Amino acid sequence: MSSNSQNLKSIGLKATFPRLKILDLFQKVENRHLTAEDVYRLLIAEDMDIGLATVYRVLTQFEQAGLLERHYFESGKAVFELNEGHHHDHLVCLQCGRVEEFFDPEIEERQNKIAAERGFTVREHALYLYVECLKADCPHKSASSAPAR
Amino acid sequence: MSSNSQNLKSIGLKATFPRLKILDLFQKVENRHLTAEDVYRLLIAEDMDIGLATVYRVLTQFEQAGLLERHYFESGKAVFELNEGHHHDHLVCLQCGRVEEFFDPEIEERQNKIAAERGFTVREHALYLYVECLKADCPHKSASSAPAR
DNA sequence: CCCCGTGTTGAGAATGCGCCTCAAAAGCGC
DNA sequence: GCGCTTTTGAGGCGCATTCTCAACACGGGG
Repeated sequence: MSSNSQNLKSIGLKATFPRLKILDLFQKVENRHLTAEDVYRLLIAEDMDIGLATVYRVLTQFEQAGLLERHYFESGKAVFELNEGHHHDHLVCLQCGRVEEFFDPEIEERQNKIAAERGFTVREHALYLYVECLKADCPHKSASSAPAR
Repeated sequence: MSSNSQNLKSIGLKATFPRLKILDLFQKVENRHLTAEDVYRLLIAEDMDIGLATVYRVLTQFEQAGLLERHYFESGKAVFELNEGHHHDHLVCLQCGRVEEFFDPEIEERQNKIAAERGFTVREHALYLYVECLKADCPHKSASSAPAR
């Protein structure tokens, strides 16, 4: 039915029910950034019978296949997001846990320059800004997941 | 004997043997970046009788007192380093695990700007470059601790 | 369209890092 | 030195993640 079934096969994974559901979830959920626990809870909430171990296993497989990216926000649980090709960095609100994405060509360029000056090539990088909202009405919108951190 | 004894008292901590030893260790070790496990092993190797719990406790106290900084390199264990006032970011060699430090005012500035544009103030940030050595003779120098990561 | 072999799943146990508990021991003001 | 308070060491606990293993599902071949 879905092209996701083909997507999975093309990366050498059987199109099983849990895998399809997890991929679907990432494609339709509003909050792009989910922990393994989030994924588990959301699927259970859809009356699916799935184990946490499967969620972890599938997330790792998807990461290795390049479908998802895994991020380690400050201390604690890993967060996954759909890999849609365009690289970006993250900004995490310390108050409400909200995550925003940004991309700054100048920062990227400086990074490469710094590494090159020391005789290295950047293979990957992690840039996280932990911020506080200036506005008094910081939207403590209870996202699908509890505030990170 | 040491001024460290005074340092500790001035931040409201008794000058106990374990605390003095841990502080000494960070001041004299060549590899600035140590995990709790590293600290534990190094002290045991010096025939000191210390518990891992104490190491964790003291490291956390030192972090809160501003003597040490805690970093979360990619996934896994936290790494501590002496806080000597001058902020910097890190570059980690994927081959030998070596860690170098750098500071780029332009990147710092861009970060603040990006956050400000979105109505946030940067409280703290994490920037790690995971790099590969260009030179064929990448010095896989076995530092006191096993390669991070 | 069913059968079988291999890949996958779910449950619970296991791991690893870090923190907590508690009785024994060590600082330190007097 | 005395005693009160803080700290220590050992082991246990908690959380996130991974492993183990028997039961089960996918999907190619007949």
